[in-house]
Amino acid sequence: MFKPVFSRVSFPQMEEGILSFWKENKIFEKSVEAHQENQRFVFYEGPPFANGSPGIHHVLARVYKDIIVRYKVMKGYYVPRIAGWDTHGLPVELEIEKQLGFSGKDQIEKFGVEEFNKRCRESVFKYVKEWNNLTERIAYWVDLENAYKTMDNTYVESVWWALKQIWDKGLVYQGYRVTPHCPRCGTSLSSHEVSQGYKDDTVDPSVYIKFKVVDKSKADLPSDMPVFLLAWTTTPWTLPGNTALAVAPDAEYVLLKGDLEYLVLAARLSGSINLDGYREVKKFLGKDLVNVSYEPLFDPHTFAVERLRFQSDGALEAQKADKNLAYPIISGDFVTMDEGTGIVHIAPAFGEVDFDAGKEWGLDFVQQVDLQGKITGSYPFSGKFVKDADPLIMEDLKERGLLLQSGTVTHTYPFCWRCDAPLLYYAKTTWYIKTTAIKDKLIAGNQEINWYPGHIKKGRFGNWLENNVDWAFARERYWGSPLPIWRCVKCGASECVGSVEELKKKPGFKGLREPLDLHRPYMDQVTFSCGKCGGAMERTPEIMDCWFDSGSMPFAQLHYPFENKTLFDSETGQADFISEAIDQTRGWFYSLHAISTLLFDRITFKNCICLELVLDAKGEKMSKSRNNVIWPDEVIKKYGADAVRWYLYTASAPGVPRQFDTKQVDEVSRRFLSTLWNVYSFFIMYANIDKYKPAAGPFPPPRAELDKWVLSELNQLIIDVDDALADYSPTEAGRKIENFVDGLSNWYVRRSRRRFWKSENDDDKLSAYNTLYYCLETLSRLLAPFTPFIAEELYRNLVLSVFPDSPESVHLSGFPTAEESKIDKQLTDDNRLAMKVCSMGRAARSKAGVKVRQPLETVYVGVASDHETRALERVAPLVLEELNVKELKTDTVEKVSGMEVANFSVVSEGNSCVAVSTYITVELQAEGIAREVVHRLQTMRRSANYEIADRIRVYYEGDAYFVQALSAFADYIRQETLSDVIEEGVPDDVDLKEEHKISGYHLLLGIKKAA
RNA sequence: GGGCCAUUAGCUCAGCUGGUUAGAGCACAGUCCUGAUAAGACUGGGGUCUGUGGUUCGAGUCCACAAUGGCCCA
Repeated sequence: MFKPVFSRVSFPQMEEGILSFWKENKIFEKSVEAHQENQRFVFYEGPPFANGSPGIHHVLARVYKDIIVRYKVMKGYYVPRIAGWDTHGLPVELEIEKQLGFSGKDQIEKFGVEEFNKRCRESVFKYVKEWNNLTERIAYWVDLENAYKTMDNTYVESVWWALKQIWDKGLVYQGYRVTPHCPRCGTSLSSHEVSQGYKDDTVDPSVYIKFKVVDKSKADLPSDMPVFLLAWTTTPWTLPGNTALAVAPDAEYVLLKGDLEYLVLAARLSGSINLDGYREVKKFLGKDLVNVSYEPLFDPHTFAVERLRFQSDGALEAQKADKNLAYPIISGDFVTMDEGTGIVHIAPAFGEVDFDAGKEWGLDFVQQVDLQGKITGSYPFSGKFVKDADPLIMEDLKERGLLLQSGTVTHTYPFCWRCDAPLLYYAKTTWYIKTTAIKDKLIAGNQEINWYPGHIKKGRFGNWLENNVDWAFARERYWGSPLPIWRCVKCGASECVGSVEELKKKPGFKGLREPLDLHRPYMDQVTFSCGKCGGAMERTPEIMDCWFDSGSMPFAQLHYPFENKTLFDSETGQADFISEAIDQTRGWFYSLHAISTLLFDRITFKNCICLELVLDAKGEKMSKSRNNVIWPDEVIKKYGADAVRWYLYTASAPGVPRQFDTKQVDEVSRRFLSTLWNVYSFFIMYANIDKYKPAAGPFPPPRAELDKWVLSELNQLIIDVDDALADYSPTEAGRKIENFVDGLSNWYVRRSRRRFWKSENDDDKLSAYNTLYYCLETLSRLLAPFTPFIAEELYRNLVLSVFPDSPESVHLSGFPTAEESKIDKQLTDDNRLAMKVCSMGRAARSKAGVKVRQPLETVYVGVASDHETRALERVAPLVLEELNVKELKTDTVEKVSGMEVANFSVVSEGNSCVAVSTYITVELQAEGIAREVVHRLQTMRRSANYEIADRIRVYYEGDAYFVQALSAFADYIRQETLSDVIEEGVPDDVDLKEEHKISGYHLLLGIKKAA
């Protein structure tokens, strides 16, 4: 006996039961251990942050990881997988700052880094329980108990080791970098934060400034009056930092003559500025102006500001005062003719483009603004906040006749998302990894990675690698892996430390506290003696970019190379598979790839499913402020995890942005899961009635064409699903299964119903049971990676009730293997033809207004070849039953389509044609009545709540219309309705009595359960 | 400003390397079938395959440009 199953089922409730079964019997653990001796399939889990509730996009990532991994397990691979948590980084700090009401770093320092970090450490697992619950609930199988955490000492030590390797290769250096800087918070912001704070309607000054040329001879400029270069800016406060002007080398520039002076600007832009009183005297190209020099607006030496200059190695060196200080015109491909004057003001201290130009051209570097955004030095506007200095600077220039025009402009400008201060692009010194040195290797490695979808390789990721810049891996923050770099306060020498052991062995080492905590502030207190001069070595205050942490995950989770050396070196050094969303191209995907290439000169993941974002049903980004966030819990509670999983796999491809719509989950549940469940409960119901028990060995080959057909389809399905999953395409695989289940339910079962229902236990019935059993059992294993719950439910009932020695879980069984000999393409085509004939035949009946319950004499099918005739002969029984006709005849398409005239209803479609006879003989009518009565009786059985196998007694009274039919088809009616007797006259003690009207005639029916 | 992706029925999506008359599900309307079905079948309405050019005997599919939307970068 199978466990009885009801056609109505609560999937969420069923799933809860399966969950506890898995837990109690440690099925996940067993599924991993079972293949310990087999080949490994290496999977890396990208660590998420657990300091917020998991969203639906996390579910997306987790189920895509899960399906591939489960599939590989069923294919026999050994796939241990361990969860991980990202624990460091600015988001954590911001959370704590918010709690404490802080708005800047000085408050943290005052509060104490020790306590601050303690709070960070506590907060990172605030939502870990929620994450674990969800992970388990959606059946993402991963070892949560032994999850790695990027803040563990072992993890941090491995990160140190990694950096030391890179340091030893000479690829770590300190340099300037322009970063978006918040003057009020006193810190750099990440690009993610910057993008949160753009304002489209920012009003800024728009000023045209004149720069006086000093060596006119170079570009053959007139000497009768002064010549000025006209530049435009929206940030007057950067003008004291100006050290060059840039022109587009191939653009045309004009020399304009006024009453007292000449002006130079781009020809194309001369019309957009009010230049009354000036006329053009000369044209030349931008490149002709290069190296012409001009007077600084503000000589830094005059205002007590340091003037530095870029050296060939990128370093900055202080310059002495120069009475004849002049700055050059340079050329730059970044100069556009879209706005301004075609002459761009360059201040290398305040812009990335400017900074790069400074480096390239060896320009001067003047930074007259401090980290609080205040002007330094002894300018008339010193001490002012930059924005407040703007009008004063403009006034100053106006007085000196250097301001041609001023107004305002509305444009997009970034502000601090936290405190709303305008961000300043500000050059600061920071640590770099010279990834540009391995750029070619990064690009070459990318060629070996299989991306899904494929366009990521050349697109997002490829482009990102092509534009590679050195990795600024340090942050001036608190909660993160401290940089293991110590610097001598005396001679400035730096040393990178690769392990705790190494640190302890340093001469004069002191300050390490026990118990060990490799975080700030403890690490800041560790000092040792300089290897060069014996001076005190102090740790450089920065911490690591948390992307360096997560990118170190392949080895750091193992505390490599201090532990697990052989394991990593020989087995887990490269992942066969990873999957995350597309935002990780610059995040985790890159940091994994870069670190592996730097350390091991190889790729670190071979296959990657790159997911797109999850939007709401309207295509808008989910956010708390829009109030359109879908919380996974709610959907799962209603529809179950399988429905959500199936929806995520099959609704659209993973690489396409998806609009998550709960209504679609509902549809998936009804269309796919319910259909499957109904086939299953149908099977169980009849199998239990007939005491069907599948044989242990292989089933005898079926004789029925329908059985052969469904087995052919099933075996083809196994191949298709196997291929698709091997190719990392769950969507394709899932859609194939959907098609199969639809055919199984609406063709195979629909057409086989009678075979299960009939009372004799013959070979045909057994064959139907065997076939359907085999289909369901195979489906349970095919579906196991997709919908692990329903697959388990089916498997445990279908297999374990009969074969208790089988693996106790579908997830411990193997992936089905196809028997290719069972695949018969001809049969597929023949059945497709049968379905088409049925479909057209039903249309023909419908057209003539004859319901299917009324038997008809003949169906004519127009055929184009003998081949089709033979095919139809093969499937004729199916067609006859489905269309409820007595015989099937074939003729030419032409003949059939011309039959409309004589008692036929004809339907044509393209080259096909089907006709059904509409003439109803007395015999046919009687049979139709009998079938109608059977239908009514069946419905009554159901209303009376009889068991499906209950035997009954039938009583009737009615018009003479029925008498003949009921007596002629009495056997048929008894058989169909499990009636022992059919008697005229309805007694009072029946269980149910109903008055029926059939074709206008009255019939009273009564039923009673047989004793 | 650069890059990537998308655009097919009211909605969600198929349509692989060009090849009859562009499909499915949902939704809507009517009819039918059903002792597995919360399902299903048939019919109907609903499409300038975002647009414009081009290649070709033939383009939803290939190419170019453009528009719109999304994402990433600047």
